[in-house]
Amino acid sequence: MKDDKSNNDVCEITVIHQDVVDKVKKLMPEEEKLYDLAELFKIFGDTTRIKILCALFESEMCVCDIAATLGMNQSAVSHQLRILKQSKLVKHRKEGKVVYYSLADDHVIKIFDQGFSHIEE
Amino acid sequence: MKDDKSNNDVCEITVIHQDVVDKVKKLMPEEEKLYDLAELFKIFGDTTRIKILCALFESEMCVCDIAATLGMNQSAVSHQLRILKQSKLVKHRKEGKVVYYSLADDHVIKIFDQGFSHIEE
DNA sequence: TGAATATATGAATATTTGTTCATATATATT
DNA sequence: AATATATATGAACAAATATTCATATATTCA
Repeated sequence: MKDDKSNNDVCEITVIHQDVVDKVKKLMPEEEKLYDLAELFKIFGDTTRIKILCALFESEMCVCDIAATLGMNQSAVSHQLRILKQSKLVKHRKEGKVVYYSLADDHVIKIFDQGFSHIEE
Repeated sequence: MKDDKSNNDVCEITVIHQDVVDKVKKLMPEEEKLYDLAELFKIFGDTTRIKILCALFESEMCVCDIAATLGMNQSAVSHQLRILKQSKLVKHRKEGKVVYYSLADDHVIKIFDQGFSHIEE
């Protein structure tokens, strides 16, 4: 059933199909890229940030309006906006004391759409 | 600069543009849907799970082969596979003692592609 | 210049979550 | 039936992270 070279031990891990392991290892994207990808999705993995992004789909908004829309305090929203800004998912412009946030590009919308189509099955 | 009805207080939150807040509140998807979406993206927000999914892009694999490919122990991989299974991102078939995992559908690939195209800018 | 206000941010706290370890379950083999 | 092995899983621990509170910064207006 198992061919000769398929039962090895690598760092105490049993390997059943060495050929598959070798092939997949070669084909996998580099570590750093996968890390960055996980970091990006982590941003979307929080209800508050999802809500902020959804709100910005509809309209450019200032911080206190976002807070009012979500029923959260200004500080919490501001902290999350900083994270969204760092990931280049939102951009902002300042008009006097008021800072207006909007979506940086339409990647966000595309990613959301794919997400929605998965959960709606 | 500010029109009359635009300076209210709702639950101690200052609102500058009541019209925008009202409009966006109406257009936002329902709470539960946004929660589910965040839950889905949370799954992708972990390097181990990203790696598992990437590995499964290339080939159906059993648990110990995945563990060997990622250089992780069997238990950690198994825990993560359970999460991926629960979210219907992977499916599995059993062949004797060995359980083979593969991608459930191609939503994952599409979501990944969008993610990659965002970080590669 | 001084008061008011919109936003940002550091620190503390509470919660969530990933990994490890030990062990249970299920299947195959002798 | 007993043993070996592939996988699953509960509990404990450690690390990451979201929110709150207090306060700082920046801008406007009087």
